Amino acid sequence: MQNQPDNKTTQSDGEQAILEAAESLFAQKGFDAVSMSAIARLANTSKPNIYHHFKNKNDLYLAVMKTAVQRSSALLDALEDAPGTFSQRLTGFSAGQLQNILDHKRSTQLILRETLSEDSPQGQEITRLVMGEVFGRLVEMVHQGQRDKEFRGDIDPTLAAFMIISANMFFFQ
Amino acid sequence: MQNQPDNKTTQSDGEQAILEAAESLFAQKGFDAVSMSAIARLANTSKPNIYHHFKNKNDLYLAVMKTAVQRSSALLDALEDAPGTFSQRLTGFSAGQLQNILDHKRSTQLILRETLSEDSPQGQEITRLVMGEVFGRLVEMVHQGQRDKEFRGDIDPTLAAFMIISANMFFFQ
DNA sequence: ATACTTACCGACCGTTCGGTCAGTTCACGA
DNA sequence: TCGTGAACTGACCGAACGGTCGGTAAGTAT
Repeated sequence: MQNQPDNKTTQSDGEQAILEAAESLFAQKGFDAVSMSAIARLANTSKPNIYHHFKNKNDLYLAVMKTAVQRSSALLDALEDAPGTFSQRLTGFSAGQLQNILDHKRSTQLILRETLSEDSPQGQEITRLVMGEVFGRLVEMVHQGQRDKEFRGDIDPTLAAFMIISANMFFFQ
Repeated sequence: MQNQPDNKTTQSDGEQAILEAAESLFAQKGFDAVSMSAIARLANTSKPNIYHHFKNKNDLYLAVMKTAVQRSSALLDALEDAPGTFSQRLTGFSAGQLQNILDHKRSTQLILRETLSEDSPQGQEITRLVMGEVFGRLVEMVHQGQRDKEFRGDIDPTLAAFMIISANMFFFQ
């Protein structure tokens, strides 16, 4: 077992296949609805081999989330660097980025799904860990916006962040 | 067994407790992550008693979804009856409705979660069945909007409907 | 009293789950 | 040529799952 070498520069074909199969299934059905056997089947390998590359189901899920988040972190950069008021930045965060989101529908699905889970056996933990850099920044910005009173009411920041991502997928015209 | 009397006018205390427990858990964790034992525990009853009131887990989930959809179907009515262009109606579908959504956060969570599941053992089936009247109308409207060329591009209608609900939760200010 | 119904439960079933073990294959450096 | 470690596997395990069984307690109408 040479699990998570901290920098996953080397990635065997088998490991990549496992990650892709897992991402597809997790995005479609969610964490609990996907069995390790199903992932193994789709990745054309065996269940124990998954445990050779990842130490458990949570670890695999975390790895999948990591790539998904990395893939769409550029979207957040654009949000942060744009000029204008908070609302303007949020509203303007759309046109060019929409295609990006649509191109990586599976990743977005994964992230939205995770955002909905305010509980789950490992949910909070994973959300904090893997989304810390990217998603955390969004939540922080929403909080900031609330403090600036550009927002009114006491809307749940997590829910708000979730809505922002969604809203951006909508306002592209 | 006097299951689903087609009109559930009579609803015992126990059955109501089961429904509430199930709604809460399903909204938080999703279908597959919630066990019948957990629902029974939260509802202060036994697992076999759940099966006395509902014929299986899917049936219970469907019942929960039904109430959730009914509860927020008024939102869709407002969308449909409002004046103005399609885009205007969508954008205007917000202020007064937002509070409603926030008041029934669990229901909304359930619906969004279901929208994300394009697959699932029973997903499509349930989505079509229980959301037929309400969600279907939204999808229909989006399709209509696309045909009217108020929208451009070939965005997935289901995804679009999902985004519309979310976007409306955001644009309330 | 009796008979029937509804609400409810402890104990259990078959199946599937996440995870482990003992081992095989294979590439490659010494 | 041999050794070593990574990639991989079939067979298996305890636990938990959805669901069922036989039965009890209470109301109610006859």
